[in-house]
Amino acid sequence: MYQILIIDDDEHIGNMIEELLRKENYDVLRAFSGSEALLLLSDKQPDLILLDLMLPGLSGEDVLAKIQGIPVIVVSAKVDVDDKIKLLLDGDSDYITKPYDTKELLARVLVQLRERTAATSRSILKYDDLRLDTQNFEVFADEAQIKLTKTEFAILKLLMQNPKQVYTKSKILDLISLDTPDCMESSLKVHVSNLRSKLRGETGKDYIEAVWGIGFKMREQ
Amino acid sequence: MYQILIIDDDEHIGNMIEELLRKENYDVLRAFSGSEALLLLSDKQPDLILLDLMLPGLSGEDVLAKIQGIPVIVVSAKVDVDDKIKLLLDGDSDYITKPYDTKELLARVLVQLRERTAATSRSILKYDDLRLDTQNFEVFADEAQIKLTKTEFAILKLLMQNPKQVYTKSKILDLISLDTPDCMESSLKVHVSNLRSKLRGETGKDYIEAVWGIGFKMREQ
DNA sequence: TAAGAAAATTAATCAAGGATTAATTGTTTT
DNA sequence: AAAACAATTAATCCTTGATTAATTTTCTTA
Repeated sequence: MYQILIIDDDEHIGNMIEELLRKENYDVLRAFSGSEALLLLSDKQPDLILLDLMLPGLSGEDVLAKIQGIPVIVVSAKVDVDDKIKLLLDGDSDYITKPYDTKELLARVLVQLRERTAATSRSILKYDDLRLDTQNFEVFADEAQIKLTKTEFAILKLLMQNPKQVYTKSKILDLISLDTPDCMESSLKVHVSNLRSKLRGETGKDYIEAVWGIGFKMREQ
Repeated sequence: MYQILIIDDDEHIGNMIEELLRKENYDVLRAFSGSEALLLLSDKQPDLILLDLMLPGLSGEDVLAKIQGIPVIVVSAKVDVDDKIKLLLDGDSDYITKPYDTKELLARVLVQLRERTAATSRSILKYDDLRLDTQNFEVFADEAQIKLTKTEFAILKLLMQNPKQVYTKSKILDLISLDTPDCMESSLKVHVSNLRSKLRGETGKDYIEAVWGIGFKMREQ
């Protein structure tokens, strides 16, 4: 079971996040100030830290600088996170700006924890003649490579992860929001259309099926 | 019997909702301010809360933050619900904007209560040779897939959830109104007819039985 | 009163039009 | 180069009204 430390001086928000995480079966630790967090960290070693930068006393930046070897998701009210902060975030860490919704937060938590256990596991998704390399962002049809944009790749990756599942448009937007934060429902259709035509150009098949009034899924071959 | 708490300062609207819910056999509690609600919650633990955000004194947001472990349907006059609020809504909760109609409200109430008890997120309903996958919106007769429209699917799903139960036409409309909000009783017959012929085309059987003057149910096989 | 015929109600099917949603294409913006 | 946006075309679905069939109720009359 994963243990997550929430560092946030706002008790309300902290409570909500705690409950959210507990519902997902995470073990939660709390700290309400930077110094309390550091004290706690000398004793425990959580798997992930959620850090609000707006802290009284010891600043969030200071805390961040002191944390070693534990992935951190920085939660900030500032729209643009300081470059200084970005420097402090090593490869294992991430940041998210308020307001964010619970889904996005949980998605990022999952990503951090997964990446930690699965390390640099490079998974290659296969579907019929398609091969998708999550590590190198490459897609092949048999031996021919198909050049996809970031958004197209994210959509195809999602659909290929669960080929039988139907994803609603809003669900797709939620789940690819990490890779393409600004994509809207109106443009999603266009991305799907472009993705289809690229796949069709190489394979002659239409791999993506529309489910009327609901969303998209991989077409059974 | 489910107990539902209505938190709304407008007595008229509250009365309407209360009567609506009582007719559906729910047990109703009332609170007219945020503080009254919190007081009441220290004593009772309803199964669901309907919360109007426009409250005097203690704001709806404050109340929401204090509610723990009870699903909430937020009723808001604002068309766009604040991101702040969305953050506070965990997976068990929902929001609905005014003006809404009673059917929609009841449908959402049902969804919340059901999801709490039955956790019907990814179930596969079976009836004789039929298999219905609620997750992927697919129906199979033995191995052959039967393509249904959204409305037909919603009707079949409902009937298969309680195969022995007779559903009146208006009840069916109520219960599928989340999936197909605009379906009227006149067209429901046609949907049933089309659904029957699709099932018959694949199986040779007539799975839906009309109960004269009342409604429909699954036919015993 | 009981049987059968007519009327009324409810159900089922069909086909056409309108409405909704999806897909594509082209243009503008970043 | 990629994504967002706008506009058009295409596909599918839903509703409606007309028609036919099934069932119940009412009415008639022996």
